[in-house]
Amino acid sequence: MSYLDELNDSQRQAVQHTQGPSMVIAGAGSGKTRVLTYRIAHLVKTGVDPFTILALTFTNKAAKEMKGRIASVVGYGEARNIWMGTFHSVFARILRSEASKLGYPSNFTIYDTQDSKSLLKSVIKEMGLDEKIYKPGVVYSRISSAKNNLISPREYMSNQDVMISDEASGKPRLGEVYMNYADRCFKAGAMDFDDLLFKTNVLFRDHPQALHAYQHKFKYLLVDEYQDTNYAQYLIVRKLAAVHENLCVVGDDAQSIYSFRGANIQNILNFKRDYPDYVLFKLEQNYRSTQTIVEAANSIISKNKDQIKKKVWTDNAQGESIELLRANTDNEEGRMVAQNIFETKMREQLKESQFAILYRTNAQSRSMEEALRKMNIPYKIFGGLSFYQRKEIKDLLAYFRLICNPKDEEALKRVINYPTRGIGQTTIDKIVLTARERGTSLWEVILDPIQSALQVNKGTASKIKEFVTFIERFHHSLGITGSYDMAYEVAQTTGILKDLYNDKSPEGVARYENIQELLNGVKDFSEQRRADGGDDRLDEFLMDVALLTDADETDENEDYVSLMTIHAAKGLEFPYVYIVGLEENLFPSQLSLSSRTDLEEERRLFYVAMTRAERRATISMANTRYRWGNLTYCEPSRFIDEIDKAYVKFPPNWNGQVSDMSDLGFGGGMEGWSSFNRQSGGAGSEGLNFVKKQDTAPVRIPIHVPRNFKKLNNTNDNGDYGPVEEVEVGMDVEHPRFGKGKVVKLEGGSPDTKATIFFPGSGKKVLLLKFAKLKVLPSTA
DNA sequence: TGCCCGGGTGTTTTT
DNA sequence: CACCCGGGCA
Repeated sequence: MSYLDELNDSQRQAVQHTQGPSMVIAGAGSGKTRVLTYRIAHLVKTGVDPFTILALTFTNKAAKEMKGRIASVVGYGEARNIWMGTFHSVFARILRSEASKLGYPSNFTIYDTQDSKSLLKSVIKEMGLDEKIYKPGVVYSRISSAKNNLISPREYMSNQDVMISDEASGKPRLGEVYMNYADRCFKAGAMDFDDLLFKTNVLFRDHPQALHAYQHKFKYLLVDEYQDTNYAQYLIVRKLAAVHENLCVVGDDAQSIYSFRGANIQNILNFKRDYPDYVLFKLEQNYRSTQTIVEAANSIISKNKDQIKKKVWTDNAQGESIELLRANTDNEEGRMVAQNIFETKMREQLKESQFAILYRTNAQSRSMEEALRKMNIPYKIFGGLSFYQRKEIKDLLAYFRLICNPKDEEALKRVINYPTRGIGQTTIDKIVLTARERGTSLWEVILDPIQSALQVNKGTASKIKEFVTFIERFHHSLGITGSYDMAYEVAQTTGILKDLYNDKSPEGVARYENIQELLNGVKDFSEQRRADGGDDRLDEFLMDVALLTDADETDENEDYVSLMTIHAAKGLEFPYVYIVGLEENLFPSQLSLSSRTDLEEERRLFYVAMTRAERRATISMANTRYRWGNLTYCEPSRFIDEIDKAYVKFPPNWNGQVSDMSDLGFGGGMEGWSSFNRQSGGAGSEGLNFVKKQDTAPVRIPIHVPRNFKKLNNTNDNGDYGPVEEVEVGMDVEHPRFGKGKVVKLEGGSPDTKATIFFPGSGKKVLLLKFAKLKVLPSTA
């Protein structure tokens, strides 16, 4: 039982108390993950069948890591059978097997936010409503929060308060939009993110025998990050745990940062009410951070009124002060941070992967990126547009989706005329209209246009027929053809592959590479499935794709500085953390200033950011910042003031608060920087000249690991065709497709550096370095 | 039907 | 500033 020796007293108690309801309040860095993993391992060790354990985590990555750690204690064979994953992925899986009870096909599509908004847009249009008033995004969040609170369209429309507030906001027909949207999703055999939780509740409410089965199946339940569960999630947990009541929830009220998506901190506070005989464990010793960081974080969070009393402490060394960097501009802020990272790295002989830059909004990544790029520091951005959201990927995936579920309306609209096959908007509108009149899916209309009385001319009709036959052919061979073979054939026969291949613009090359990457992902999946003896079907591949996120794919073999929002950093830790943009109206966000609870959530966010740091935390701000195009002046964030001064190292000119407007000049040795960065990507001559100067030095490309994806199959771990770090004019290189060639020209700033390469076999090609999988060959000279 | 251009608009945070 | 959308034109 050696693993028990690795725990402190309270951790061990939490691990060993397996029967009955319990709650673990785990301060930041207190070994929460360790408790969770050992608790599960302990269950298995003491004879509990892994199939009866359900562990709900906050990210897929957390589940994967935890599984790996459990496997090292109890072995892979046992660990793999534990039900573990995010709420969304676990219940998507359950919903698939119970789909027929809800009238859904088991291979229902999961709509991502883009799909949902696009569908909402057409619903709104078809209802003749003004898109300026019924903005899809706003409508989406309204519907989302309705679902998260388990309010069905019917209940929505019969709820007086809701109707009154919608009327007050000028959107009296929002309920109808909700109803039509839900109807269309259903007809398309699709669920959106929120449906995965909503429909699970419907399943458990309307099918007691199903609930009963799962209640008995899952004898042990664990929920991580319980403070961030919403009502729909709360109810699922409560129902599932009702029979055995072996429920262990783990969380930290001080780290509740997701109220905007319905997370309810009350869930933690109500635990006592729901399970009066629960046992409470508090983990208060922090093992992660220095004394300075822990105390500074405590001083911040103590400003919040709403909190469960606890005292996080540490035995760790005092450590370095929290340094405040103050810059004149956002770009200078980036430069100061990059410089600081560089110096620290050199001084302490560290790896890039030991650093993280955290920010409040995604938009802030830009100035950081530019600075890092200039200093040749490799970085990776998490979040933002993920791999699966790129147009070319969504297009090909839409084919896959349509083949697996032909009723998928959004997929059909996406590809019916891509690549162009002469079925234009007019025709699509007619199809949609006909489908609506007949109350069926678009697919059913085009499957039998005559029966549906679809009014199109002969030419169009035959083109539609051709398209239908094409999709049907693949649909019918789903059980026969393997996932990769089918995926490849689709990419091939639709002409997508060829189109992108022929597009030799850097963007085209990038898109081609992305498609290759997707195909390689399918190949990985296919091989994995065959090795495991499972079903190698394209619809199986598709199942979880919509639920994968950026954070799920990190590559430990690569070395880079991590850039992400604070939200995305939750649960992670880094030796050196930079929290940037500490300015009023940015952090805390201007949208939070009107209410105390919102402001307190911002403060918890700052607490989360600070407690990610192990050895040193650095904070920064800029006096001016470009915000949607124009220069704005910034005040230091109130949060700076809230850190106990004993732990902060202020800049020499720090006057306490309001920025001194007289020192806002761009001088002081910063020439070039602000003006260049401002015009980055544009045609500003000054900026371009500046880049050219850099070109004389070897261009080192930040390692941009394709998001979410494993390494390509055609690039192996030995570095063949790996992303190239340094390319110079005159170098001999090898390209996976074009073969050997010579670099003749480099242009543009990293990471968009384009290389002109002469390939004896295929002529001159202009390639984007970050995407071209080049291998540098030994010099022939 | 498809491409290009200009105007309007928008920023929290994510499964 | 950057993206999306709609209108105008080939």
